[in-house]
Amino acid sequence: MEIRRQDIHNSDIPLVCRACEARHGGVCGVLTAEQLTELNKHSSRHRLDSGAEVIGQGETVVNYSNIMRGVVKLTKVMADGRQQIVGLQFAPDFLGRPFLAESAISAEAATESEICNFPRNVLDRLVKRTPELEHRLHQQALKELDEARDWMLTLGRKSAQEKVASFLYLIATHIDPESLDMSSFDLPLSRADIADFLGLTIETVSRQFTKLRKENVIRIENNRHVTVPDMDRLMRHAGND
Amino acid sequence: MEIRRQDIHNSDIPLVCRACEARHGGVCGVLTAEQLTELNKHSSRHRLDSGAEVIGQGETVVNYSNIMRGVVKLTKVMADGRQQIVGLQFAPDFLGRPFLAESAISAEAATESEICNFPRNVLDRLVKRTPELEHRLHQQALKELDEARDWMLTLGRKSAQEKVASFLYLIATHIDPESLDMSSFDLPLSRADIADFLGLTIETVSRQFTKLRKENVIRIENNRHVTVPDMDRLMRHAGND
DNA sequence: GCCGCCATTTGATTTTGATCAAGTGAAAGC
DNA sequence: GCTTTCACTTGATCAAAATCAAATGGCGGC
Repeated sequence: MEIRRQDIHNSDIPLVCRACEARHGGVCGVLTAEQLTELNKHSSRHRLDSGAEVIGQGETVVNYSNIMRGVVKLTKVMADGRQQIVGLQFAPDFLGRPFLAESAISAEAATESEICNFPRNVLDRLVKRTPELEHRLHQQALKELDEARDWMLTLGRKSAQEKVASFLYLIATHIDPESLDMSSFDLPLSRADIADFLGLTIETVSRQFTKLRKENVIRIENNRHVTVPDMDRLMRHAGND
Repeated sequence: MEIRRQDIHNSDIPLVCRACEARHGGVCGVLTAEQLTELNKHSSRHRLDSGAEVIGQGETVVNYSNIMRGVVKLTKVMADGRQQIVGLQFAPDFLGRPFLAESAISAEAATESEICNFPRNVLDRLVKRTPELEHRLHQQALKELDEARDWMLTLGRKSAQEKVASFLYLIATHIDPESLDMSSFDLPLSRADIADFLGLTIETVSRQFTKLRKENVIRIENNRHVTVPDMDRLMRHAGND
């Protein structure tokens, strides 16, 4: 294993970056101390209330972001208001669509969140000069593509029960990558958001929750806190044998 | 506009590459004559019958490919056989998932096709040395991600009729990027494949075709040839206002 | 030309999830 | 403390698409 560059000159790294949870997992991890300092000059942290919009569908992209805390949902809306969540981003994911001036989706905090913004043109310039950074962004794009295709199978071919179980499994495995115990977690989405993620209605989502609860696949407290006694059993209900 | 490198030393480019339709649109377009020559040493062209498998879900990736002619479908299968097409690739798309040893999807020729294979390790090495090549692959990954997310909206929120109309619109706009007349084309997929793409059954797909035909949105000859008298009208039926 | 095969269409019925409509329950405001 | 609100649940009915089943129609082989 090679030693990461920023660990060699740790003291040269901006203080806010040194304390940043996204530094290693996020895109910043591949930057040198100098580059981080440069990027940091133009970046700013923001706290987002649940529901706050980061960018809207069709808007001009002026910022990219790193998610430092919380969950951000990516959504597409049809002209008549029908809505579909097309991705969920967890800290320390990168947020943004490089190389396109206009956003084809909207991004909105699903939970109370914190993000670090940097101007599009600064990062674009940095990407051109730093193949390692483009590589990191490429990796993230491919990860998102894999996830999108997994979800297409769920949307196209699974039953309502399997969809809800798949969602619970997804959250269990993504909400806290540090934690070894995935069996207990808070849902980052409301029933309405879950419905928009699964291509179902609120009522159907609710009914399937109740059904999974009655079958002892999950326990639910306060509508948001879920406990999974047997993860393999949940996976089987999700259709992932 | 800068002149492309390979056009300066056109005569140095391998003959097969010079005649290759994928050279400009595909990933090879960013390579120098020397790099093309190197890559060409290890690459091989193949003709694929409709239905021929390029790679199977779970298999080890040994080759990447360029699609030179035809349409390739990317599919995911569940343990019980339910199937979802998660992407359609048209010439001159790149085919492969960089940086992962095992394929999460299977790729199969939807029509009679022709592809150009190159060994994974040769291209991987070339990518490391050629930021411009990684940029090109990154662009393609982002394009596929945009398409996947568009399709998630279709799968999750559209009616059967809208799904079928969306499919026809997709094909009309992708099947022959050269042609200005998109109003007449052959479907590259069977009804079964269309069903797997749309998350529907064969019967429902067939009924929606009949319905669109009766409403004069499309004309159909020989099951496979489609004519669209009014593309905007088709778009409206697809829910894209 | 006729047969058999396969893809596609069409029809009848069932199932799943959507829609419409009340109810519940917890937290915020008066 | 009571009401209001909002998210969620539950129930009754409806509609869309799945399923089951049969018919059609083109095409290659004989």
